[in-house]
Amino acid sequence: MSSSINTPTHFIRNIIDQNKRGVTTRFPPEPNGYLHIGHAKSICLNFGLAEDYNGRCHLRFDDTNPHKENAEFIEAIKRDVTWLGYTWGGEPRFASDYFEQLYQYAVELIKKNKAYVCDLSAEETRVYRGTLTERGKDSPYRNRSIDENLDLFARMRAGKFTDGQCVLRAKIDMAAPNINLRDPAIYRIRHGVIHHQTGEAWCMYPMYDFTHCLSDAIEAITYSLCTLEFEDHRPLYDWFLDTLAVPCHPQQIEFSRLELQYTITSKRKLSQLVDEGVVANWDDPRMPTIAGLRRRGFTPASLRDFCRRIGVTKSENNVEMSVLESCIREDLNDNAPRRMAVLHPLKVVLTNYDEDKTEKISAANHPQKEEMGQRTVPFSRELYIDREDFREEAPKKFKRLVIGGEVRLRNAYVIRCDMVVKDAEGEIIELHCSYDPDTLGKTPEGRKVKGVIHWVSAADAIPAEIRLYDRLFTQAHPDANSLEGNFLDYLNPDSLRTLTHCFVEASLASAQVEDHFQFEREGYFTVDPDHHQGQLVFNRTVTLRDSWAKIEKTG
RNA sequence: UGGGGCGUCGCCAAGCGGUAAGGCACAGGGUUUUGAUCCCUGCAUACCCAGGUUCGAAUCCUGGCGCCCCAGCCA
Repeated sequence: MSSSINTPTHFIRNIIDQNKRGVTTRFPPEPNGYLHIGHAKSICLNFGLAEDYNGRCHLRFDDTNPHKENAEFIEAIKRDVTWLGYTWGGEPRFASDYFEQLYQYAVELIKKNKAYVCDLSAEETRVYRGTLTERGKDSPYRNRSIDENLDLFARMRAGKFTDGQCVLRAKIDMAAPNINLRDPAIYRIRHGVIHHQTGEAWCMYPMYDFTHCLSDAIEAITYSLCTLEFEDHRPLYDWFLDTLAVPCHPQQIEFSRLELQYTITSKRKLSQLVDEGVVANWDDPRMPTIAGLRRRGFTPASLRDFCRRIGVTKSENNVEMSVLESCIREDLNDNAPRRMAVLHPLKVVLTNYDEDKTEKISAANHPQKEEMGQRTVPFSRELYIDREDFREEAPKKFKRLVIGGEVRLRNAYVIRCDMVVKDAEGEIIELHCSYDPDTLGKTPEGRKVKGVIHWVSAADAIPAEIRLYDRLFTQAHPDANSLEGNFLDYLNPDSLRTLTHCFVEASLASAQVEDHFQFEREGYFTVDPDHHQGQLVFNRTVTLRDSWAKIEKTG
């Protein structure tokens, strides 16, 4: 039944294994923003469980607060779940599909003397609720008759009251130590909002606690998985289902939400980044949204692997960025074809190479996977290499190009630097080198050349824009309560560096949006949607692991 | 004694009374026309603390301590 070798077990699987009652789960996003990496954890859990246990997982929009929701988010959410590799069978569901049934359940609650219409204002309600340590006190409207409540509730629906004039409340226990049980509101009045699904059919909307458990029951969900902050709501979840005549009673199980270091996963704050223009949009490659990660160059497989690696528990899930990076590197190392691209071009002239000559050099698309084939790269007298690969004064361990030194041009010849050409300001503008014609595909005679650098032929190279991304925040926990100030104070000013004068090898002319490549020695890159003929744009997904950077840093 | 939850390596995480899996990170070494990949090796006498039960405890009991969540007519 459960777990293959690569799906580690966890406490929820253990519960399912013990229960042996089939698996129907649901992923219930509210369409008030884009899905983020934390949702990916929930998606992989819910859809993954359904897959592994031969069950079903419903995509259900929790759309009970139309004021904050819209159709654009619905489409984005469907796209992201699909992109991650999951299907929900048929049409997505909406909590709003059940509004009429929910209304009838509310009537049933009133008839059972378990709900009442309360005229207290929001502020008064707060006072009556008590505090964490002091019990609340009963609303003066708590003992209205069933008939009066039935009439009032019908008039709420009919639009006879204004926003906030009254609410329907569950009648539970104002002295309950769990605040959620102190007669929670279950319907509130909202005039004038056009609901994206139901239009103007309703002027009042059910609250989450009432809606969620009943929607689960209506859909015959067996396991209703949610995050830890809903643990306190479970007694309420169970109370509604125990009090009402429902077809089944799903089991709510809570797990800890994902915290990814150096980013945020609060929809409110992500919205703020978009609204205030801190990032370009929800799919900005710096965003931890699924759309952002996709545009950054993450693959569905890498995200699923990430969710598998981080596990599912009830303890704090405070994950280092290195885990995510490891996942995407592992996927792309296997699957991304290699290419050469020069980010900071420095011209090299091979003084002993014929001026009119161009060779077609064959280069492997993957050093370990022959089946990925070869492509040809043009080689000529004038090339570009990266400025970082040449040093006038180099530390002893530097094994790239230095004056008088030799280096291997990846896939091509060994060259020696003979002369440095500088402009009036002393800036290096080009290097004069000579190549050894006897080193194509073979090691040179009598000497060892340790360094290998990448290059592109100047005449054939295609100009490109390359966008380098770094973490969005400078603090591991930018929204931690203990940190002074606003999370916006910890924005990383270097989270995006745009390089507009890069050169990539000719074969990249045909690259398509979302294609993945390894630019050798630089990292993994993907084609940005801004990419078009005449303007190639690549996003750096992640750098290669770089032990040289460590050596240089520590000396 | 407001309620709920959590505490196993720097970060995740197995473990469910029989003597601490694994991943990431980190540190060494080997191969290499990517300082990449790959391959070895190392990395908790110790499981928040203190008592107790037991031949035996991370696992059971008792008492502490620490951290997280809850006072929306948000979800």
